[in-house]
Amino acid sequence: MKKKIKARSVPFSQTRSRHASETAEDYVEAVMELIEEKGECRVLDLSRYFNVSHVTVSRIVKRLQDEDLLYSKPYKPVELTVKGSKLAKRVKERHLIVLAFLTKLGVDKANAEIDSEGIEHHVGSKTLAAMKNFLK
Amino acid sequence: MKKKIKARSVPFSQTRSRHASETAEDYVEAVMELIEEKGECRVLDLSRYFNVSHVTVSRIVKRLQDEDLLYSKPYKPVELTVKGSKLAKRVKERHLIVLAFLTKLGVDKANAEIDSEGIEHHVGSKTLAAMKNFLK
DNA sequence: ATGTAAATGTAGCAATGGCTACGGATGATG
DNA sequence: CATCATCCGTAGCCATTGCTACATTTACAT
Repeated sequence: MKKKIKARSVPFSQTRSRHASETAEDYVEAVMELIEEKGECRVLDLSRYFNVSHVTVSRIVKRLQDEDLLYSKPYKPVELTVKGSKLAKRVKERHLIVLAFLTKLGVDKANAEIDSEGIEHHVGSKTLAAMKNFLK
Repeated sequence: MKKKIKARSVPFSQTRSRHASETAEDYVEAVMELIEEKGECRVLDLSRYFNVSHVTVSRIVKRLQDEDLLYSKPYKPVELTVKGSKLAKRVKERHLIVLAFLTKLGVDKANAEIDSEGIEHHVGSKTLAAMKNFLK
C-alpha cells in the first residue's frame, strides 16, 4: 500500500559539504578580485567584502589552506595557490556568464548581481552551456 | 592609497541564516509534496526524501514548528500550518517555473531538475518575472 | 628606538545540520 | 492482549560559520 518515496535528485549533495564548497568558491573568487583591485588581499579586506568578522574569515582561510586553495603566513596577505587560482578563474567565468545571462534576460543590474551570486553555485555544466548558447 | 573594498551586493544575507531559510523552503515544499503523494508525511518519509537520518529531520521539524511553518505531535505525521502552506505554495510555484525555464532553455530533464533545486532559492522576484516572461 | 594604531590570531560561546547508539511509542498480527 | 517490527525521540558527538573579548604582531610615526 505504501508508495515509494522519490528521493531528491541530488542524493550525495548533503547540505553541509555542499555549503563548504560554496564557501570555497566564494573565497577564492573574492581573493582573486581583491588582488586584482588593490594588489593584495588581507583578512580584513575579506571581512569587509563578506560583511563578517575577521575571525570568521581567518578560520575559513585556515580551512582553505588545508584544502590547498589558499596560502598565507600569519599576519601576511592571503594568496591563491595554483589550484585555488584555477578554481577562481572557473568560478569567475561562470559568475560572469550567469550575470550576463540574467541581464540579457531582462533583469536589472542590481537584481542580476544579487541573484547571480546565489545562482552561480548551482549552475551545472549543461545549464552553463545553455546560458552561453542563449548569449550568442 | 587604499582602495575601498566593495562590499558584496547582499550585505545582510549572512551565510548561516540564508541557509536556514533555504532549509525551511525545502522542507515545507517536501511536506506538501509528500502529503499530496501519499496522504501524509512522516519523519521517515522526509529522511528518505532528503537522504539524511531521521534525527536530522526531527530536529529540523522541531525548529520549523517554532517558526510556525509545520506542526506535529510526537509520533504523529508532520503537517503544514497555514503559514507553512502558503510558503510551500510559493516555493513550489517558483520551483516549477525555474524547472520549466531551464527546460525551455535547452537543458535536459535530469540536469534541469538537479540545477533547479539549487537555483530556486536564489531567484528573486525580478528574475522570476523575467523567467515567466521568457516562458510565454 | 619606542610607542601606538591597525591587523591578525586565539579562546570560547551559539546556531545549524550532519551522524550513531539507544530506548520508548505505535500499530499490526497472531 | 501480547509481541514485534517500524517509527520516532533523546543523548551526545563533530564540522561549519557566525560572534565578542582579549592577546599578539606589524608597521609607521615621532
